[in-house]
Amino acid sequence: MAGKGLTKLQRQEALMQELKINPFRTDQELARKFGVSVQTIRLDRLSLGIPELRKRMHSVATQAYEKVRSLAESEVVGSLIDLELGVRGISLMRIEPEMVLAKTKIARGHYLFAQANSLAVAIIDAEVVLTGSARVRFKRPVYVGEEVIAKGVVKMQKGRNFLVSVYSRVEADTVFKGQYVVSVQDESMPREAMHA
Amino acid sequence: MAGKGLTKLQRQEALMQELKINPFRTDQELARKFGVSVQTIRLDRLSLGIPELRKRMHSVATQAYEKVRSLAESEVVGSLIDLELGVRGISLMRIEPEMVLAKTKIARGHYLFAQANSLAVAIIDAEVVLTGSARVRFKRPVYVGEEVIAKGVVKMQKGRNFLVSVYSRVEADTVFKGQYVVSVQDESMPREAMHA
DNA sequence: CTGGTAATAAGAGGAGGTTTTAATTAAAGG
DNA sequence: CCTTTAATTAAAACCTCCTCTTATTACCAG
Repeated sequence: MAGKGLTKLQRQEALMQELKINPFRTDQELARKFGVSVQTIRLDRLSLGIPELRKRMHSVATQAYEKVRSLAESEVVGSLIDLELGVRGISLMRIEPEMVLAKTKIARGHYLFAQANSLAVAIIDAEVVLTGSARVRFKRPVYVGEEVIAKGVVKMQKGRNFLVSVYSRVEADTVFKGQYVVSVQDESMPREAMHA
Repeated sequence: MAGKGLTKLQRQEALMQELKINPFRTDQELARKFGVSVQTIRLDRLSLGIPELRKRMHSVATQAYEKVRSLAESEVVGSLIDLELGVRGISLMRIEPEMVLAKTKIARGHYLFAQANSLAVAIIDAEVVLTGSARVRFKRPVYVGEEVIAKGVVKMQKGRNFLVSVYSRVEADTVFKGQYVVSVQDESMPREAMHA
């Protein structure tokens, strides 16, 4: 097995690391892996404040459950922090680790697109609003941890189509610009409609 | 307490329903909820083939873990089913329930955008490729369960910028068109770069 | 009354722990 | 060499949520 002949400190660090990667391990497995007794592992967990397998599973399960839920159920990407229906709106989105490319830590463009798109849709005051087309420009990369503030303004209305202009900034930098054409749908959902 | 005076069948259905909504319930809680003994709940689970709490937790935990993981780690939205580096590529994406608007079951536009965007980026043969700008058009809504096939072709190259054109279809219908300008980045990552 | 179908109960055992108390071992200091 | 200390291991009791098996009881229908 790996990692024999470690100091206590090294073992404890390795233990934390191991449980971060794979939280579903019993003390027994860990004991075997580190070549120490089960009790030692328990002492380590105790001094590191790491709960038992079942509690770890429970928290992973509920958290991940929530996360998948919220990913699934949030219709809006980013959080609306200001909204004047039919006129303008502001949305805030924090770049989380899962939004970035591993190599560069740069946010993938579609998150910025999504934030702006859902802002544009949210501003329009109707039951069903779909995106028809968009022109977007990415001005500079956005990195993990940065907060993107998107401001959207309705520029024009032609019948059931609206032109919404969105500017996204990180502090003083403009990072994204987009023009979205969105349209209000009938209740009777025609199939030749447009997109959400 | 809810649900006393139910028949066995009704109770078992209610039980399944309950565990679908909240898988983290002990037999005891369930017994109290349905006003029967713990053993009855166990018999019900047995006959319904529902595993015990710990196994339910374990499966939810690992599945959700995988899901969050894969959401985080898949750099590509959709799966590349054909790729000729620097020339063209094809990507397939199935519309899953979590991709659609609850009300209309129409896929949110940014998924189509993301599929096309990551296809465009994947076609370009370089370490780091970021999206500079895009023009997209949503031709018709896409619904849950539909499979979107995106075809991307490099139309032009000017220095380190590429114009990639992407058409997405569901069977015979064109559902999406996009023109992406993507650019290859230096290893020395200049800050005034563009977007992923 | 007598079956069959619930439902409940009772007992033993296992997995994966917790807590507490005690014993062993190894290295280190005087 | 002897003693102290830190690190480790062990042992005994108890906990929660189960499983699996073997009764016992309650009813409703034929």
